[in-house]
Amino acid sequence: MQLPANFNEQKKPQLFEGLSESSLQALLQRSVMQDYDSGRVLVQQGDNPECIFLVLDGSLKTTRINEDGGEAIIRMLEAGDTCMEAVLFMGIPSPINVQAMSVAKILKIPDSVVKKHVLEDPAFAVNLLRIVSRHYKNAMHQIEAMNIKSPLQRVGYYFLLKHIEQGHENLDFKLPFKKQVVANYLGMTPETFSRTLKQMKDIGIKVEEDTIRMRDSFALCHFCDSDTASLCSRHDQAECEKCPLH
Amino acid sequence: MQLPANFNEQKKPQLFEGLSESSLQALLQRSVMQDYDSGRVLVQQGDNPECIFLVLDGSLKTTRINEDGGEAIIRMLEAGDTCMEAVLFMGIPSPINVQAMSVAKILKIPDSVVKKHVLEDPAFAVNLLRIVSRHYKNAMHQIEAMNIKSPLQRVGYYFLLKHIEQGHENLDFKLPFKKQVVANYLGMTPETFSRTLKQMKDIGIKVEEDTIRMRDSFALCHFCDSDTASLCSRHDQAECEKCPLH
DNA sequence: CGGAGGGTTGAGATTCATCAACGCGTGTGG
DNA sequence: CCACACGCGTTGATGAATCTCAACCCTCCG
Repeated sequence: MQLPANFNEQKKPQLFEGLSESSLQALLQRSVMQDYDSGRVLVQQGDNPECIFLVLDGSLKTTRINEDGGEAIIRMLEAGDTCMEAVLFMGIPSPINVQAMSVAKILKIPDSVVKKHVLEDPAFAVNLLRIVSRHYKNAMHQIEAMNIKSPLQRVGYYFLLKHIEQGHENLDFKLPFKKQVVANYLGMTPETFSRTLKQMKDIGIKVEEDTIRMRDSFALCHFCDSDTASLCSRHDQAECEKCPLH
Repeated sequence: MQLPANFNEQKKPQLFEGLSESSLQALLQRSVMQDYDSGRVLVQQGDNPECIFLVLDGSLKTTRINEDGGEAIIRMLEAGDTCMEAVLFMGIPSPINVQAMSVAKILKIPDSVVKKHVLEDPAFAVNLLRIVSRHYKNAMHQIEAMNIKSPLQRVGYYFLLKHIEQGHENLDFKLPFKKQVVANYLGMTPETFSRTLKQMKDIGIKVEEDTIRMRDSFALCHFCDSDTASLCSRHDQAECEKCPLH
């Protein structure tokens, strides 16, 4: 298995965090790297899971599709993210599709390797637990969002997360995916998403193409909740009066 | 730790499945059993997770609550179910509330015990992975349901799951929770839920109090998907023409 | 008897999805 | 070089569907 030259320079994926060198090598030696074209389907609902996918470059989405052809986006993955770990342990055919959203370079770790390694290296098991737990947390947010939040709140909360991810100091940040995709992820139509973006101008958030510009760094505080506040670098300061932690 | 007399007669909770006797004892010796009144709040959003809860008797719900007071039910737990395992591994304050929906007998396994035991017994780690993965699967279903399914389809799918859970042969099954609670879980108001139940009569599903009576055992097949079909005892037979596996 | 909680029913308001059209940038082929 | 089609995003008009609010019935219980 030949890893890309810059592999060690990138931020280490959570999957490998804290593993001993020998443990890491044992995994990598049994893995395969593969390139996919944009739009390529890697897994379909009903397939038996064969491996974990680790995104080295590009982006994937995981979705569910119902009979009527409607598609619900579960996750959108970028470099360093993994998918199918959870499915592996469900013991059932895959409930999700995995599809490339761009050309993508993927590391595939076979099912059997993962299941064996979990029993041999507890650190690896804990990494998997953390990853699946995080997925579950995000899923809970999505459920909450669609149950009780208005479109404006949904978009605002999503923006807040992206704002924090991309550096708290910047007043600008970028949408990492096409608007259609984000709209679906947030459970609304592209039209509704577009109209919602216009509403956001009124609260000081301009949208130019795929760049979001905030008037000030508190513009998104309305949308904060206790989960997210703990990620906020200013949450212990008095600056943000709206902060739910105060 | 004194377990209830009938502990070993009940179906073993997934948490303990396949554990050696010594491993199980190590866990139980460090756990506490406790009774709670109906309505009692065990964990609030923002609390630091202190233990895993295993329901021995009664029922709990896990929820998220937003500033407006709206409540989204994430899960409803009965005997044998656990919660907070995932939260323990998120490494953040709890994103969810846990509340008793009835008088409840709960086994509490402290945070530190779980985290230590995971490193010592891989079988326990795998159990946790399976449990969290299953939660995640259910969460994905909930997301799909709210994204692309009509109320009728949501209720139908929920009924189908309960029907299978409570025995495929019976044409009757019971709602395990109050209608209000089920309605919220399915992301709709009690009113809409009530009206939807009336619609279901047209497709051969009568509702009397909290008992659901199906005209025939295929009445719910409309609502099946590939995930659920694999749980169906008849899925490889030709009986159900609507089965998505055919 | 009276009150509380759960469930149902009805009428009205709101909101979002749908459908259709358009603008714009890009790529392609004559 | 231009005509054209295509994908993406936006805008407007329309309609369907669900939430909201209100009243009501029922059972349980003090």
